[in-house]
Amino acid sequence: MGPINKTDGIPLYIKIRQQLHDEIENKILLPGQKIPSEDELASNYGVSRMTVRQAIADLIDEGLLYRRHGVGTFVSHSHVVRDQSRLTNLFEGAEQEGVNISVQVLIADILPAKIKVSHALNLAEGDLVFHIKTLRSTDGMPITVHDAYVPYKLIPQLLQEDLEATPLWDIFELNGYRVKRAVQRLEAREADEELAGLLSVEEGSPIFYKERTVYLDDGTPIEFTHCYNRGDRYTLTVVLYR
Amino acid sequence: MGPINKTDGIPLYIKIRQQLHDEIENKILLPGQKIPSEDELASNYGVSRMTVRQAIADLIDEGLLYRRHGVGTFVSHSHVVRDQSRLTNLFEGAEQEGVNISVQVLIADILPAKIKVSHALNLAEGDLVFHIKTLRSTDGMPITVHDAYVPYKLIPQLLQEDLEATPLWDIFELNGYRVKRAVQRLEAREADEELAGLLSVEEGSPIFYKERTVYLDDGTPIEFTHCYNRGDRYTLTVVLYR
DNA sequence: GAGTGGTCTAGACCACCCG
DNA sequence: GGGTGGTCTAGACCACTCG
Repeated sequence: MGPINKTDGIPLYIKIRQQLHDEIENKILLPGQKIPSEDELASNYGVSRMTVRQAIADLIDEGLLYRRHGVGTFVSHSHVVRDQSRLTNLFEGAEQEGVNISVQVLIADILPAKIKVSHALNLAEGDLVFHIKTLRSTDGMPITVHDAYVPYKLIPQLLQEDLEATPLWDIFELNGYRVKRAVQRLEAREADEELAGLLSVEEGSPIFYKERTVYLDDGTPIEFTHCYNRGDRYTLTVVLYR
Repeated sequence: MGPINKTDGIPLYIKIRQQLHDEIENKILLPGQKIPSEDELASNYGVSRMTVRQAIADLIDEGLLYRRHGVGTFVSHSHVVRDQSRLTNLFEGAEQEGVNISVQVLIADILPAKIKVSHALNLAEGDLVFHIKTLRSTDGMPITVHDAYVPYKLIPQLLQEDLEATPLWDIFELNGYRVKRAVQRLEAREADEELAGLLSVEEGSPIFYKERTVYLDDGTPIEFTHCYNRGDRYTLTVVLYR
């Protein structure tokens, strides 16, 4: 431990947070163990107590620590990895594990939004949207069909991008739009004839249907997508709180 | 606005938070609109700026506000209701909307944990667990089958409770265990013969399968459940961040 | 340069929990 | 009573954005 270098421009609470994070990761602080009190940490690091609290608050948010009033601050037992359900993971559902996914664009055009899409994207009915239909496969095995809708006015040049090589969210990012959160509605369905063909399954096979709306940090919806996933090759993990 | 009553024991930042919350709810502050600066709020309410920041931090966490460094703090456009995906909702999936759900207990016994359950609940194989299998219906229409497992040692008297009348989490709460978060794994499957019978569907019908582990705030797992939901009567909504 | 949020201090008093 | 976290103050300086 010991005082902290205060002259390198990195906020103190971030350095303290990282140090505690490392100590938990490296089992120097063990699950269930009490960490030093806020006063103690403040004096050890040579900072004020409010600064320590800011670091601790972040780690509590991450699920690594929890507090008990009048008792102390402790390391959580099972660090339910919050990253499991972060958007980066949701982004391509299954692809995080080094599985390489290929994307085939089936449709990419511009059309007036119908009622459901316009409502999801907070547009007027008839406002122009991109419709991008893709088939994603792992090792040549199709796993999912996406129908994505994006407001035309947000990225008019969208179709000039290489949609098979560049994830949609990377394109958003390049245009200054940072995705913040997504709302997903999930269902189990049966494959209809078209889906069965695209996904190489029997008609009537289980389909993991996912409908999602993606938002920027100011709450603007930027994408609405229907996802049809092969039930036998796709699972989704989410974490819910409180 | 104006200064705040500082003598009623309610923390100032909570009262400021509620006031801002109300103003957003009641459209006094409109989506996209800039709220007063932190300095301004501090002086209006007669508190320090750190106190105002605490109130604002909570509202940002809720998704009602967002900040832009050097610019200001703004009301989000679409308040993706975070409550949609809070545990209270997940708790009974569909029941939040005033739909009344009846619960029928099919099995309630104690047995040694098999490998998968013991792993999920952080127990040794063979440690005792409750197994509670229930069928839930809305208006006499079966929608879901649960196989819930709870460590025996946490609530030895669990079977003395009225499991059909009292939600499991209420029983936890009564025993001093506050549920904090859940990890869910979701799949689309087909109904096997037993499930088809219980849920009154054809064999092979789509089933929304959900496997979840529920944790207390110190990270202790308290419940592991397999849920088999009728695909045509069950949807799940979740919100993911960052 | 003016205004805003981001970080930080060095204290203070209170509420809670435990032995 | 002693230790802990919960709340709060009255300042300070910095970093960012915009006109």
